[in-house]
Amino acid sequence: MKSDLLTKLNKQQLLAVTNDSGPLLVIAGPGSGKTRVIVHRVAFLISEKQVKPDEIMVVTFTNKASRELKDRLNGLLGQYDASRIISGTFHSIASKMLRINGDSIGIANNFSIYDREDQISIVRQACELVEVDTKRYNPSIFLSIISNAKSKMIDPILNQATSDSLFDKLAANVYLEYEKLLHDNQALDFDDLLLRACTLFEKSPLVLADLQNRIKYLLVDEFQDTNFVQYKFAKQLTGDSQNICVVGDPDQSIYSWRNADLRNILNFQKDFKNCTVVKLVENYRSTSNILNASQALISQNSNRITNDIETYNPEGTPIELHVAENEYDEASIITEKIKKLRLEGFSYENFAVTYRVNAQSRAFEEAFVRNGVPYKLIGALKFYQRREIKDIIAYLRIIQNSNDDNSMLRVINVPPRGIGERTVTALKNLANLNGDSVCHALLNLDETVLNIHKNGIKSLKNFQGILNEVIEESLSDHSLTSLLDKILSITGYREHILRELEGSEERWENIGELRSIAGQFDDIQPNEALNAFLDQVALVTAEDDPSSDSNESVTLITLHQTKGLEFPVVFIPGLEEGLLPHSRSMDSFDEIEEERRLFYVGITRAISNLYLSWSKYRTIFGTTTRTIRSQFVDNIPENLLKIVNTNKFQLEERSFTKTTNLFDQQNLLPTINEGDKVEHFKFGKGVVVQTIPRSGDFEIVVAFKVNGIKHLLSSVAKLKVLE
DNA sequence: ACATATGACGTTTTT
DNA sequence: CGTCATATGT
Ligand SMILES: Nc1ncnc2c1ncn2[C@@H]1O[C@H](COP(=O)(O)OP(=O)(O)OP(=O)(O)O)[C@@H](O)[C@H]1O
Repeated sequence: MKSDLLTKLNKQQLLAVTNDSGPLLVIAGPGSGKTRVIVHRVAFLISEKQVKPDEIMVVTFTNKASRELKDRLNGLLGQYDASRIISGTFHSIASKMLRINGDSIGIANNFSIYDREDQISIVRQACELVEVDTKRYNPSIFLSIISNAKSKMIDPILNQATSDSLFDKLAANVYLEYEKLLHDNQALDFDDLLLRACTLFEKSPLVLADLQNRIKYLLVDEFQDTNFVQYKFAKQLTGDSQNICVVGDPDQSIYSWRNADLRNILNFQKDFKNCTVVKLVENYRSTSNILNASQALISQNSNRITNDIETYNPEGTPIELHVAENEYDEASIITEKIKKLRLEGFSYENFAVTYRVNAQSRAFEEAFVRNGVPYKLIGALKFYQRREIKDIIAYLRIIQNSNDDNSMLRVINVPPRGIGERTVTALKNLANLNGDSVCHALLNLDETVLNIHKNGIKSLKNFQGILNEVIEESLSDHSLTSLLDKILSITGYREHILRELEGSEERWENIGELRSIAGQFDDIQPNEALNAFLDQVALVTAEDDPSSDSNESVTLITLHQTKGLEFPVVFIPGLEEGLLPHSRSMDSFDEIEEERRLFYVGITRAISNLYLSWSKYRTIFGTTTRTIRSQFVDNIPENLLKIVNTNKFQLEERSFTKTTNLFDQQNLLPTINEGDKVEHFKFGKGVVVQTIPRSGDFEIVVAFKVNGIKHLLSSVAKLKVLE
């Protein structure tokens, strides 16, 4: 066993695995065995250093990665129970801590966790309360401002005091009200889970000390995509032992839009001055063709930290670049390729089609269905955000947390039971008057105070009865499944669904699926089962989706979600300006570079075959437009690319190299000079600090008030000069 | 109160 | 193009 543990590692990996005390930073490129280091390090600590599994915490990027880690550990060390290590995403670990210890900072253990949809609904309510017109301002803008503030630990009250512009003040008010509403609903959003866990550590030194005592070793995978709060969380947990090991690759940082902050890596080296830094330099995954292409691509980025990486793997087959007429053509080219390669010995699960936006999956699904190619779609419309699932979850949440008005109001009339808008408002007002939740208001209903039609009262009484029965069932010692069944039967949800014209069968099947997932919690205490089940539901990461179970099928997946995965054959379609890089991420060099990293992550997933493609025409929002080949294709040396044009009409496409001057002509703006005050629709106001000529264009460096320094291209950025 | 029609609006990426 | 929230009719 010991041999297995240490022989399958190279010298640097060995160093990282056996360096068993003090802080450790592993920075290394793709396929260099970072994940392997984590697995073996944990195995080493357990089997050679007598560390108990439950003294080790490993933070992974997805829940699936956690499960795989445990599986691999169990394979490596038979006699220890690796499933006892503490492992999960930051969010799921924090949530568990709050359920256990949250009461010491005033968080009841039955809090609800709000997902994006719930959050939007709360933002809407907040807007209404502070009289912000949601038609003028999109609620999701506020949501991203709030999330950004939270992941930088900006307090809403402080925030309100320091904001000056009109919009900032508006946003600050919405933020404050949003917090109040979450509190009323006894709910936490994703950012709260991390934030409150940190507060818990600060406010309850005893809790923290206890955790620090128990957790002897902390490991964090994909460290390049952690945000400020997550890093703080990890730092706090580490305590004096400083046995913290973080592993990452700055070149694979692709979640800055979710507030991930690369500075964490730099700060780590400052915060842990004595940290050991290990760099891995060999790629074990890809052919040298693929690796060389990836290195050429990423070398275009500035301010890189990761060292270059090399491989002793064979050259492999050439990377192909296919030009398609439109997205359907593109899908059939790829389908044909899959069929052909399968005859050469690949099986369906060896293939992944990796794209920039979920909408791209459609053409592939259609082509695959037509050709009988089995596939699994990762992510897209997630199981748990389907309407029918969310309805049932809402019922469960009401049982879990009767203060969850948002869930209560979601299903108060689902299925329709005669409780209309007027009745709901009356009930809501009554609840407000008594400073009570809607659920309590209903359960303790005094109908004489409500001046509504008697039919309304009757409907409310009816629903009161329903709720009471469900509550009674939840208080019995029956399983979660029987609670679910009770909800389904007493509300008549099945009939409600089957009444619908479209997709009703599928909807009911989904409920069946939910029921069987709930069944997995039947052997836990019913009381805890509900919390555990709802936590899992709220914190699922894409690949836990039940629809992605099937093996022996081609994977359809966004580039973001391919992080950490590998496939023998990878297709990257849609290499067009506006798609990759995406049009919404072309406003600054930073954004373009992150898009480039995304492409880089995609390329480096491939083990042996890589197929790139783009379509000359693509239909977006129903309109078909001529496209331009992605600038990133030009970053890959020609000698590594085999250009394949299967088209019947073979026109000279070669003239479309480089970003064409589509914008340049009309946009020769009144020249922007250093010192000018400018406004950008996204980054806000700022001052031009530098202008640098760039082949017929200008790079403009702007110091934005809120967003800091950005490098913009004058032809692309919509800069307004302010007087 | 509820079902259907209409129009605005939007898509990166997700814990 | 499709979804969703709001407006309209029954
Ligand atoms: N020392 C080694 N000898 C042989 N194969 C190795 C070694 N280390 C890792 N590998 C293999 O290389 C591949 C990539 O390893 P791993 O997933 O750990 O890399 P990674 O650095 O986490 O990659 P990425 O950052 O791209 O997700 C895996 O298939 C792994 O089994």
